[in-house]
Amino acid sequence: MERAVSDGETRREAVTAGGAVAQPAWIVMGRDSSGIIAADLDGDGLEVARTRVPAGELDAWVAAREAASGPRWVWHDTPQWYTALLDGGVRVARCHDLRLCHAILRGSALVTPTASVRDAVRWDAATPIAAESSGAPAPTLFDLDGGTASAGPPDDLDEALREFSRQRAAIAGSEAPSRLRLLTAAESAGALIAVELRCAGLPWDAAAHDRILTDALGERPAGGGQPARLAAAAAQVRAALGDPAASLDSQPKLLRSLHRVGVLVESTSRWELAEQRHPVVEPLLEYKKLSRLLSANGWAWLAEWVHDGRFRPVYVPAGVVTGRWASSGGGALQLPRQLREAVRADPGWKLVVADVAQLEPRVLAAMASDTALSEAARGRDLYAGIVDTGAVATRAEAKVAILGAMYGATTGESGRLVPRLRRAYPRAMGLVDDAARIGEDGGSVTTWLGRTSPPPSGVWATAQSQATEAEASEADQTRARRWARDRGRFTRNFVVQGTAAEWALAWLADLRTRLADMPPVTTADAAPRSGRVFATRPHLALFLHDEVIVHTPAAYADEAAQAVADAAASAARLLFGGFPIDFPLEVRVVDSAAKA
DNA sequence: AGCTGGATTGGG
DNA sequence: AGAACCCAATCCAGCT
Repeated sequence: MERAVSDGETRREAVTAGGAVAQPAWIVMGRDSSGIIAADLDGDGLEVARTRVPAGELDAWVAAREAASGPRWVWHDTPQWYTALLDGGVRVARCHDLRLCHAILRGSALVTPTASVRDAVRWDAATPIAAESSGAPAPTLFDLDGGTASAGPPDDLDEALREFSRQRAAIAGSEAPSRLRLLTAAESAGALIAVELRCAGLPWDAAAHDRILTDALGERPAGGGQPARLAAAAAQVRAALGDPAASLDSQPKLLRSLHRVGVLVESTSRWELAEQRHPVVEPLLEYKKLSRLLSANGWAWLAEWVHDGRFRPVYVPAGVVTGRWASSGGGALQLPRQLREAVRADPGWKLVVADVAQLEPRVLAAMASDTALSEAARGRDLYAGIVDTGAVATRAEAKVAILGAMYGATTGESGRLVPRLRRAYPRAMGLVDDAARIGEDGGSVTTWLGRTSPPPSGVWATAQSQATEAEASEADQTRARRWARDRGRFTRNFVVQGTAAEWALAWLADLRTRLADMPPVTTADAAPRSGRVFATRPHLALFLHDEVIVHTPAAYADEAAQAVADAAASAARLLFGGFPIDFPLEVRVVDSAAKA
């Protein structure tokens, strides 16, 4: 299956024979002009063998190397390698995603300013991805026409080896190698999980979805056009407006229609309309609700995004500056609660639905080593804990005060309550206040594991420096102050949201390993629509910032639920060591993800 | 025709 | 209810 393309024959033989020489710590994947090549690296990062992978045999070759030694696979872009492998039935345990890790290391304040990783410009390109909704594997994977080859990061083997070497040097020479090692490993695990989530899909009952739509909107009209209940709401609105031809889907036109009948709102938003007393309000709010459901998650969405009983969105790890995931297509991260009823386990399978209560303030307590706040958070509702210490009077006040502290509220009830938190939890509040001050001054802040906020834009910096000049106008200074405060709120939130995203990645990665280690069920109990790799074992089906859904054979449901909780405890230890902070989960084992 | 930005509503 | 942070998707208006 293997043949050498360069020197090092003898060492290659030793490696492939699995003999006395240590198994490779890493296998770097890449291509040259004639196909796929793999380079084995030892624990010091030295290349010990180079192997050409015969065309068409990648799946079998990777499966064999994975089984033999469990290396960490190094490649330029996980979706471009792993999508096809999973489709071929091959799962890998660990990888190093050069593109994602480059982005972290290049920006991290923990990395030496002169580190060569910062100058590797070809790795700064945005991801070329966004696979189509059809579920087809990325078509650009190994075709050689090279039409858009310059768009993404390079998958040339020598480029990959050089970049990996730069990244290892950047980590080793950084202020906190262990944190960056943890972060790059977690980020790479996330890259694997994002591809796996799409491959397995979220079990989706199209008939249940159709019932939700029909109940809310009315029967779907056969020849297009509006469903009955939506049309009825529209008719009521037009009657109340006294205009049978009124346009309801154009904000400017609707606004003019409203003004004509004396509803003097400044916008057509739900909040403002709700304050008005006019017969048009109720049917209009109903119309907007139904119209939204139809256009965002109606039958067209169902036809486009749900196939063969699975919703398969495209997840984009680190798609958000803070490190949170984004999604591209399908709106995976904004499924309305109304539709959760359509998330249904396959027959003989269960869903484990779990979310972390108040993840961000818990992370803040641990980051700041604020034992008063972590004590209030211990094993229960954090907001109730804050009330018990007497800092504020009610749970509602505690919630609005904590959110205000993390988001930078200065006005309203929240702004009034934040000073009381400062007295009760000076360390935690000091951490976010410091982050805000640094941001206002144009500086950058860094998460617990080392992801650094982007520097301010040139426009921002110019506005700040101009505002200090003698001839600066009042307006210049006002604008500069506002922009400074805006950026302060951003950096204030960045450290907390970004570290929470790191905790969630660690949780997810640990959970993924626990699930993979559970024994498979027989094919008789399989869920084949989850794909070859996941048909016979518990697998992740959804990840949403602080929530996961696991799809599991019913026989393993309790074990899977336990794994979710154990993984949370493990993530807490991994990030925060012995610091006493709890991350209590709400875990439900259910057939449908609808809120109980 | 295709892009951008605003408005709105869904998610955390 | 809002405010305050991070978003995506949709539709429309206004532009090139």
